[in-house]
Amino acid sequence: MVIEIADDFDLGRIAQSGQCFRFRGMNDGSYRVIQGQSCVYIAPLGNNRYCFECDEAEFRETWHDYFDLDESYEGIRSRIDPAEDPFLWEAAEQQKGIRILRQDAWEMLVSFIISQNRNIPAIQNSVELLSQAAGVQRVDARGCAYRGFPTPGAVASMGERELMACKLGYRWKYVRAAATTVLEGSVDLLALREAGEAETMRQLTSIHGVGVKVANCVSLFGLHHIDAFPVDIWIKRALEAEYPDGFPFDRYRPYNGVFQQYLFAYYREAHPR
DNA sequence: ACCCAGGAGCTGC
DNA sequence: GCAGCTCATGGG
Repeated sequence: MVIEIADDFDLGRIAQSGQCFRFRGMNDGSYRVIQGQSCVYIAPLGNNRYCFECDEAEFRETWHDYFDLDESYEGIRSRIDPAEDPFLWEAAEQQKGIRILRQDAWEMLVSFIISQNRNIPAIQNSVELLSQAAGVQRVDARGCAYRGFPTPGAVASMGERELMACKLGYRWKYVRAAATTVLEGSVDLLALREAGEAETMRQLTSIHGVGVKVANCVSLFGLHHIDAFPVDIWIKRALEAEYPDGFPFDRYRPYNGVFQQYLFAYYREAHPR
């Protein structure tokens, strides 16, 4: 079905933003997006129009929410004063089109445990290998097979050898610990959507292999706590270089997470490695 | 052969 | 409490 999206929406920028690991650009200019057990192809048509290859019910129930289409990112960007914060203004101006996706919390927990001390292509590879190894096979709208993201039960039942085959390295223990913790119910990810930030951090960091940074990523991308501000190596560098007196978190509450994404993408693009 | 990556746990002080 | 070390492995 064809949808018009008047607000910021750039599939290429979202795909490279480092918040999702199962976007794939197709030869025909469309994107295949897999999230949880769902898959959709999206083709930009120009003039803010997009073809979502699914019916209206699936768009309404899954993808509208996933892309956070009720939020105005243009409105959020307008909170930046170019005179007061020229660096953030430039970052947002160049990276506009990024949105904070409403992704599955369990998938984010595993994806960001896998992310530690690795670059984005390597993370994408491991997430795909894990899905191929333990996800349920399904068929997409184009008749192609894909794998949904594996459930906590499926991951918990994987052995060391199977997990290592997904190129998780030493993180394989962390991934299994997370699966066990969620399966036992010691941490209720759904309940955390309504929890405060302190309680969310306390519970997430209680999982073996989850520190402050990964917990913030789960909070931002999996629980849609959009004030969460993950500090990885790139954000650390950007803040040290551009905000010697500290980033003005109070000024940007409750949208710090959105601005973090602009900074991350902008700084990484400006300092390629 | 390097050096780095959307880090975290462990150890020793 | 905090600096320093270690952990696997792909990408550049």
